[in-house]
Amino acid sequence: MLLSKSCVYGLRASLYLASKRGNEYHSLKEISEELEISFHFLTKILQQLTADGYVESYKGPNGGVRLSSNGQNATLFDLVIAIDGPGLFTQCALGLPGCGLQEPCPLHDHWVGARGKIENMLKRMTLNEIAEEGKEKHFRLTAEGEFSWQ
Amino acid sequence: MLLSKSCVYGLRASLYLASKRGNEYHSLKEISEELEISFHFLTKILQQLTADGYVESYKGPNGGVRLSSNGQNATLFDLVIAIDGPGLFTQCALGLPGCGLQEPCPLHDHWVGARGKIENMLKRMTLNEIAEEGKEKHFRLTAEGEFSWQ
DNA sequence: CTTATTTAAGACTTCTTTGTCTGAAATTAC
DNA sequence: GTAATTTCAGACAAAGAAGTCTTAAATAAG
Ligand code: FES
Ligand code: FES
Repeated sequence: MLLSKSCVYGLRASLYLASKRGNEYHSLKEISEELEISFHFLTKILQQLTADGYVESYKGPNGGVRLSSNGQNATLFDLVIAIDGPGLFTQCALGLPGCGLQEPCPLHDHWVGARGKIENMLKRMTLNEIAEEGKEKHFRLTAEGEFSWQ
Repeated sequence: MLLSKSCVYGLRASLYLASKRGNEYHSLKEISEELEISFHFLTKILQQLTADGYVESYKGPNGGVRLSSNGQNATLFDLVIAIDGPGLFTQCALGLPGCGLQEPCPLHDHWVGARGKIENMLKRMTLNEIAEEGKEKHFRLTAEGEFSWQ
């Protein structure tokens, strides 16, 4: 798979938070139920994003998580780097070391192009901007699309 | 990672075979040493390609494996499908079910483009054609590039 | 202060991928 | 035939990813 499951869950949860107006906290229970993601697993992923400063958390009743201003202006690329690391954007398609530094493998020129396209796709908009777009276009964040950008 | 390790090993071994003139058999020991891939692991991968008709094998002294005519005219795409399955070319970037059938996720339009670019990269040449190209351009198939297309 | 709610932290289990090992079957050379 | 070489088949082990569970810490409400 292109992205790990942790990463996909992290992106979807971040987009969920971006879709919510105001800056209230949303509980992990709510998010995990809405997006149908294992509660404890999601907890660990969002803890990572909190550590990286994309998400702010608050404990106690009515607590939860929300995007920091950093998070609102982050791109999906930033989140992928935070969760999966930079490998996807630097590594050789054939797994050889030193892509771009040593002699190219047979796929190099083409893979650099495709890889760049993926990078652009993830870099082109901030979470806030994607959320705006989502309100117009009714993008799907869940299997059955029961989630709405309101 | 884009492709599994099994898949990458399978592609590299197939390109190795394509680089060899004539239709002699090459032993798995030779291939695994040249390409620095675990012998037993490579064995299993090539057994799969044999079962799928891309590779022919012969037992006994001076035995080994070689590309079938199907294999020589196969593309890397064919081999990826055989080893990793079609998931990379059909699945949603956010892991949602029914990509292309249900409402699109926020990445869909862009992912379809990038995915197509990857597909084209893998489909554009047969193993034989890549081997020809490799002889001109000295592509790398190993970490240090000690392999030569001769 | 007590209780309920919520995130934080980390141990633990399960599943998949990756890699290793052993023995059987086919083939060749002597 | 016997021994050596090679693929075939499948059990097994190690490592990583994915998912579960328990306890602790912070906060709010009564
Ligand atoms: S060397 Fe293989 S993709 Fe760059
Ligand atoms: S629905 Fe997500 S990429 Fe197609």
